[in-house]
Amino acid sequence: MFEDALNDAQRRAATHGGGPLLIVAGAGTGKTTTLASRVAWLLANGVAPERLLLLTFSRRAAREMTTRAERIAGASDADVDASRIWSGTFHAIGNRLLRLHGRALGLDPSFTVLDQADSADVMNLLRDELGFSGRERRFPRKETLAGIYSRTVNAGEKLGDVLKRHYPWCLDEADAVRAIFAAYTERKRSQHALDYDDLLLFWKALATSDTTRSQLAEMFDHVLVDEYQDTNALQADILEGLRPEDTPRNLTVVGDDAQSIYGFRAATVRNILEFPTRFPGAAIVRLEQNYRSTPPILETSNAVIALSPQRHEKTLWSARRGDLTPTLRTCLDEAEQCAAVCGTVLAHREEGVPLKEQAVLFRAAHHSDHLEVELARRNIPFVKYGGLKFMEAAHVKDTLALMRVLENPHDEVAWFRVLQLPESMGPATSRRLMDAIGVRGADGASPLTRFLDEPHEVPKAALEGVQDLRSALRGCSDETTLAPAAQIERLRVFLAPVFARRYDASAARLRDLDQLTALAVGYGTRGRFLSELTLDPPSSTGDLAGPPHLDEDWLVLSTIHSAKGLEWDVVHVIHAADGMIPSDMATGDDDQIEEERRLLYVALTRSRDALHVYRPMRYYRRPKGDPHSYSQLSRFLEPPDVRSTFEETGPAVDPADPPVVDLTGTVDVDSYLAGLWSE
DNA sequence: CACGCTTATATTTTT
DNA sequence: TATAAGCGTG
Repeated sequence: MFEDALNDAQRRAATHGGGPLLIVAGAGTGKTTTLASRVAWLLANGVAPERLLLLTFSRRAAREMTTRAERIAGASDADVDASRIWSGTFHAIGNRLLRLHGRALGLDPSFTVLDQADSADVMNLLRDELGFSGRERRFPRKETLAGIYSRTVNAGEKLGDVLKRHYPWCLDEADAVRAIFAAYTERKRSQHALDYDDLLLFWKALATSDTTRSQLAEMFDHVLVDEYQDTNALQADILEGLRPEDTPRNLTVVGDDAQSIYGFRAATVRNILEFPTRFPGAAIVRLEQNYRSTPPILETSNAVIALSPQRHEKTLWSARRGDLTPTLRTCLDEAEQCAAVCGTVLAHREEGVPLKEQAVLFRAAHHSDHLEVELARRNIPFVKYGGLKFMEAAHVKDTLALMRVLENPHDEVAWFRVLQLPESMGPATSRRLMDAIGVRGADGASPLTRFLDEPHEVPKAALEGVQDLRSALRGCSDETTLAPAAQIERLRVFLAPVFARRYDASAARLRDLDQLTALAVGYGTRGRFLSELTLDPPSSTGDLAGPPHLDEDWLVLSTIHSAKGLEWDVVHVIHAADGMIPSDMATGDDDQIEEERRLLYVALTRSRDALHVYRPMRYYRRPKGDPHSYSQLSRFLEPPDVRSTFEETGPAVDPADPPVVDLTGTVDVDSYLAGLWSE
């Protein structure tokens, strides 16, 4: 039986009968195994897969969990189909449920899902309309507006407080921001669009409204939630609403308060702390044996988290063998850090650790910029997770906007973009045309039909281009059964000349359409493709490269956030300097700083056998004007109790040496960079 | 009114 | 490095 492979605590968790269950699982304590075993155990005990709801933090985690559950269950029972489990992120599941049952709340089932960039675009439209653009004072950029909005809604805080705490430089515009937000909500509704937060808000409405709640509660026998420390109050409400009060709440949550790193998204550890009160009768299981890391690595990680003033009532211990002391390497500057990482990576590979079992972790996506250049120069293959800009590229947005207009003819942002594709069509003409076809009108005729079938005034110069746009859209709207990938192929004919006219490197951009087509393969409907793409965009350069060859090996680069839940034999943490970890942007108050500490803890605990931490002493191009500045070691590593767990190495060169060598080094990097842009 | 050119200016993490 | 705002031209 598969239970035999588990330790006592894990087995208790996996075979817990009914009722609420809280699993407090420290880093590396076999959380995934336990949860997957629980799923397998439930299936083996007769729970139908389609009556299981498994909420994970990312699509990747969902996939891994179901695969493992299937493998575990398959070993004891040949006849399970884990793919029928409802699994995915809160947002993805919300999306699915709302397409099925949203009508009860007055939602059009073909609603558009707005990602953060889309909602920024809506803000932008409103800012223009309400006349806040181009005044003497500088107005917050659209991304900032979207950021403020998301933070306010997620945290359920007053706008004024959010501004004061996180956006003090926008305080002067508080009234304008308020006006834009009010209009934003209204506009989303008339556009049949939901943003990320709406997916949760409407799901909660579905789970709590009198007319729909019982129907929803009927759907699932067991609900399991991974990474519970990173859920917010809204998500906790949803879980509570998912089960009627009078039946046992078969709810399992797994989390670790020491790894909570999504406070900026209003995640709250209170969800874990208050779980037993909110769900009375909850059983609690603690997993404290670490199977991942060697004792020295655990010693360092424990030392870092031990200094957190918040209580984390667990002491992880490891029975693993291995005695490599973590290294802390002080580098002269970033260039030397790059060299050191490359050297250490290759040294480990020489010893038999493939690149794929190694990862470089950092606080912010751009922290790996220099390293990426150096890796490319040395022909070391790598894949980067987090901070991918594929979906942000103008030409990708153009293509998706075309599909969005077809899918939801009330999508104002998409129309605004689409109508400006033909030559001589600018913002003013587009807006007039949108009014003419009634994009914002709630009445019968579809704006798409009106655009395709009715003649409309456009400037002479634009006539031909608009006609081309019409036929392109018609080509995809006539045949309702045309697969999304095939639709992109057709739109490509229209887009090729558009790209050639508007963008440079249009050949490369057209090639991106192939990537997009590849992503679309396998999706039956356009609507499904569009919403899944916004909810689960390609998160790594590898996602786009297609199926890699089996013999290929690559190093993983990842933000610490994206590394959550993953593990590698060798982990390299770079930029361990104050101002990087903790980020300069997150030192406002103690809560933020503590979250940064946990972030470092998460990074350190990703490692199985070897851990290397790097810190450049000197940063060039730091604040404006100053040629360079000196860094301090991260305040989380500075205390003697932490520092003593490392083996320290100094810079290879005496820092007192004149930096002539380094200056030529940066010149080389920059010219190399320049060579990358010019085709 | 569209478009191409110039210049100022950015604060991090993700669904 | 990308993008937004400003300005001149057609």
